[in-house]
This record gives sequence, C-alpha cells and structure tokens, in this order.
Amino acid sequence: MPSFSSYKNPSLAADLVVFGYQQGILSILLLNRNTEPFKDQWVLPGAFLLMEERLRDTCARVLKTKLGMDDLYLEQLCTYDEPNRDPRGRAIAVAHYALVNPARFAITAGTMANDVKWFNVKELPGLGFDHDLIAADALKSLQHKILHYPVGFELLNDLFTMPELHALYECILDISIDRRNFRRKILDAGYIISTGKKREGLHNRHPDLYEFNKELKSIHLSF
Amino acid sequence: MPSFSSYKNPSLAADLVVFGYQQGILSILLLNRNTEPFKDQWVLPGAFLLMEERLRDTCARVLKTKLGMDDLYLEQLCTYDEPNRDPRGRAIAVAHYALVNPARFAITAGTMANDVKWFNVKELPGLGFDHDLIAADALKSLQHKILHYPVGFELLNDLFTMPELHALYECILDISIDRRNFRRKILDAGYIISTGKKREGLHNRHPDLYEFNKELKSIHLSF
DNA sequence: ACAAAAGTGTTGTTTTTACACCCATGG
DNA sequence: CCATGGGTGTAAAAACAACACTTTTGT
Repeated sequence: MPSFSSYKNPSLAADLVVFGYQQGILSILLLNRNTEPFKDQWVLPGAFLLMEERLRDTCARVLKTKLGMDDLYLEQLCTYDEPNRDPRGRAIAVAHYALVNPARFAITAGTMANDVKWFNVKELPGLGFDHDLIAADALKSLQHKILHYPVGFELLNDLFTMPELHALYECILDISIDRRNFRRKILDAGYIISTGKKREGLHNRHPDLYEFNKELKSIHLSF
Repeated sequence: MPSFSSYKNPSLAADLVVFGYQQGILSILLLNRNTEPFKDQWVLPGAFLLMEERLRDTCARVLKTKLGMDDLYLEQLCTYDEPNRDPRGRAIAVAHYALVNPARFAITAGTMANDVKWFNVKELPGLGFDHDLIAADALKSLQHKILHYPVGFELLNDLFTMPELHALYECILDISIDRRNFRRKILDAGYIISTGKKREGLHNRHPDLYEFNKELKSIHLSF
C-alpha cells in the first residue's frame, strides 16, 4: 500500500479559546508571547499536533502543561487555513474552545509566555495571528451552544441558584432576559433539579439551590 | 524568525460531501475507488492540500478536475483526526459540503475512480475510511443550515415554485410540513420574491414562480 | 363536469411576553 | 418596618397547527 511520504504538509496546530465565568464576567484566557513572532502580544494558547496525538489530546496537553488545567469541556470549532496567518510559514489551526470554572484553578505562565491572564470578552486587546477572528467565532459558537446544551454545568459550581444561572445566560448571550420567564423556561426544559437547600449568608431572601440534571443530553431554549 | 521545518506533520486532506437535489431526492456524489486502500468501495471525493493552496481551493480543484463542476456553494464542516482513519498513515481530513443542482452538470469519473454516481442519502452504501460518519454529520449540518440560510437558492433553478421549495424542505428535513403553513412562514421571512410569472405546461393549476431574495443573508425558520 | 393541485382564509391552541404581587432576609 | 432581591401567578399578544374553501388547469 502506498504511503504519504512524498507529500509536503503544512504544520498543524490546535488553538484554544478557554472561556471562564466569574463574578458575572465571561473571560478568555490569553498568553503574552515572549518569542517572535508577535513577541509581547497577547494570543490564544495552542500547540502543534504531534504525530501520534489526536487534536483533543493536543488541547488537553496545552491545558495541562501551559495552564495547569484538567478535565475541561472541549469542543472543536473550525479550521483556519489562511496561508499567511503565521509569518513563520504555512500553518493550519484547528480551533477549539474549552469551558472552565476559574475558581478551580490557579493559572501560571509556562515557558513560552511572559504572562497568562483572563480578559473580559468585551474588552479584548488586539491579538496576534488571526486570533481576533478565532475568539469572535468561538464566542458566537458558545452563544449558540448554550441554547442547546447545558453549558452552565461547566461554568458554575455544582450547586447554584436561579439568579446565578440567569446572570450567566444574560452575560454570555449579551441580552437581558426577564428573570421570571427565564425561570419558567429553564424549569420546563428539565434543565435543573431543585435540591431543597438554600444559599445562606446573603443580605436578603436566600435563593434555592439547584443542581444540573445529568440525564439531560440536549435542550432547546430560545430567548 | 524560526520556521517549522523540524516538525513532522500529518497529511492534510479536504473531503467533500456533494449534495444534489433532483426529482424530489436528495443525493450525495460518491466515487468508486480503483486503487487501494478501499479498492472498489464507494468513498467521498477529496484531495490532499497543496502547500500553496487554501482548503476551499482544494475543494474547488476536486470539484473541477474530478467532477467537472464549478462555482458551488461550499461550507466547512468539521475536522476528522482519528489516527487510524486512513490505513496508509496519519491523515487528517477537513470535511466540507457542497450544494449543486445536478441538472447543471454531467458528471464523469476521473483517473482515480472507476465510477462516479449519485446516491440517495437514505440509501447510502457502506463507505470506505470514516466517510459514513462524515456523510451523516454533513446531512445533520445541512438540515440545520436550511433553517438559517436560504439554501434552496443553491439547489433549485433560478425560478421555482412554492410546491418545489416545499418538497425540498420536506425532503432535506425528512419530515412532512403543512403546505399552507409552510407558504406563510417562507413568505413572512422575506425569503423569496414573487415574479408574477407562472410555471406553464403542468396538468393542473399553474403555480406562481418565485426567485430568491438576494438581499437576505440569514433567516430563521422552524418546522 | 371532474380530478388534481395550487392559492387563500379561519379558528382554536400553545407559546411567549410583559407585568403585578407576595415572601424572606438584614439592617 | 423598610429596602432589596427572590419566588409565584396572570392576562394580553404573538406564533403555530390544523383544517375548509376557492381557483385554475387538463381531460
């Protein structure tokens, strides 16, 4: 059987848009590069695919070694192949996005970066490569995903309140949603289960605590 | 600036799910391979990416040289990277789908294939590589796309009737839709424009001819 | 005049939206 | 007992689904 050895192939990388939600803000994790090209500019984390590796393993490797993160929700987004997107040569990127509850991890800069930082998705700096485009596409994709898959599960704590889930949806979709109609739609969808407990220690009425319905695979919401 | 020359990279291919709609049937174009691997089996058309080429150019090249087709609607679908998907070695495929009105082209087998044939999407043979999976994913994606983008434009003639558009939607979504409610939704969406003309030569009432509203970029339909 | 298929209209139901109201908590 | 925020209910509007009726054509 013939093999591919005669072909010359572009480099192949997995790039990651890591979304985190904390204090009512949706953020993306960016690295500040300490090598050319785009030295001292902010970019998405990523790595080149190894021959024996699957793309999601490449992503997991980046999350683990560059960011100290484990076991995140991961979704393939799109493949970016503009020939001049990397000044070092032809490089094709398969973009993914990951969802993380930042409270669970303390991030630290790896060897390739000066710094690692969360940026509010509404206040992103100009990014190196074509990462502005990738980040924008990822946000659109997440906004769509949240209507069809219980994404809150990945971004909130195991127990959470209705106002917390409500704020998450308003933040990600960047719209305002009537809290009472929101409650009804979420409950009708069977999205979450009441635990009977309440969140204590707040300065007014203690909201009910819910957990996600793990039986549920897909949902349909519209706002 | 460093380059990538030290990395060894997998082969990168563009694979194509070419959808055609004719006589009320949605079909996919398949090739019968005349070389190993998967000799004499049906597979999706595809080609390896050349270094100076963009993925959509690879697709266009396949459509032109293997199938004699030009200027088709093309959409990137997903990237398939299972390490053993190609027995010749590590090969990653970026799948795309194309939409074509088969009436416009006479297909002919290229040098790589014994035969080229349209297959009803509901009666696909077992395919080589992981192309069963790719074809199934492409159909799902098309079913979603048709609700948000005026896809009929690519699959029908420039002038078409409401019953023709109705049949297309029923076929692609694989559901039955009340023709009167369908008409109302399509017209309310501003999807199409009445031309005042009528389709002649039928054995009963001559239906109105419409054309697509080219101003329209995205739509929202639900059935 | 009839059958077949296409255009038009109506009605009841469900879903969505926009609110009003009451309850619990801390100060 | 008041301000704040959270839980519950309701009525109007919009969207949807199911269906009847009329019109045009070829035979």
